[in-house]
Amino acid sequence: MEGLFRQYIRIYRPLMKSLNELLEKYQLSYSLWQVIVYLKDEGTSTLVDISNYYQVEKPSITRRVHRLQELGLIEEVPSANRREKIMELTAEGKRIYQICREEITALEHHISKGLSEEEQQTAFQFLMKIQDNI
Amino acid sequence: MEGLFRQYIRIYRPLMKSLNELLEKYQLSYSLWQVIVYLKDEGTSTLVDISNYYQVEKPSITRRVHRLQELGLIEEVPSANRREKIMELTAEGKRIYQICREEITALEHHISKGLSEEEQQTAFQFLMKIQDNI
DNA sequence: GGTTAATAGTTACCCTAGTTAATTATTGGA
DNA sequence: TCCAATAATTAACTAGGGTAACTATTAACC
Repeated sequence: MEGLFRQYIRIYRPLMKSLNELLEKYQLSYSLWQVIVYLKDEGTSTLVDISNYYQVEKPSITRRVHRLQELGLIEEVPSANRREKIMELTAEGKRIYQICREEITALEHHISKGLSEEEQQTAFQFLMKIQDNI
Repeated sequence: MEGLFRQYIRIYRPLMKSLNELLEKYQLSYSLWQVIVYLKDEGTSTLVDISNYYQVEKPSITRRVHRLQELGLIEEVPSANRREKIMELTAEGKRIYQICREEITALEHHISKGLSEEEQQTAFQFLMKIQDNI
């Protein structure tokens, strides 16, 4: 399929731009949002978990986590293991998650306008499968 | 379709990484490759054309173009209009294009392994359609 | 049980690649 | 002819990531 990856990459920046504009209202960016989403799903996690999931190096995750702590959206939970930091969303973090979740879902619906659920399913399958091959 | 965009974004970085590793052998990066591809398709173009196509600001394109000129892969073609610079691939640029084209196509095939042509078509359609909505 | 290896997180420094604002040169239209 | 728009550039800044080196802690092994 000629041009598939080219198109994939070409769309990334504009998409990211609209997401970042949306999140900017809450002093967030998509990279910070990713951490929030991960913690929302997992409940608690260490920095290494996040690093592995998004395949981003630890120092980058350290920075994201510090920023989110400054914003009061996540906090450390006490742990027996003093080597690792276990993080979770604060009440404020959960609140912001809900607000942004709704806005992002609305944006996604807008962007997917005119596309059948089936088409979207196929696209999703495609993205899931290529992940393993990369 | 829950998680579609999340998955889309999550895959971007690993994909970009493998493409950049591939291109690095030729002192290229994907952002430089984009300019080469555009000139290969269009024959000649101005910086503004490239800027519009990829939705990247002009100063960024100026840098990409200068870098490719240094590498001897593109050159300016004389033009009556002294305000705009019309660029095209050099012979060396075309040669490098062919080499990288083959490697990138092989990588893409590898990544799309196990996916039917139809699935890929649907994914491509999806990407084309959402472009207009972003 | 004590030494060694592995792991989690951090710090410092650098790189890629983008952005905005301002500037120059040129062109096209009133 | 003069003014507005356009193409390209420069300078200064930003986001975000990467590597290497380091500390602290934990796990593993003899």
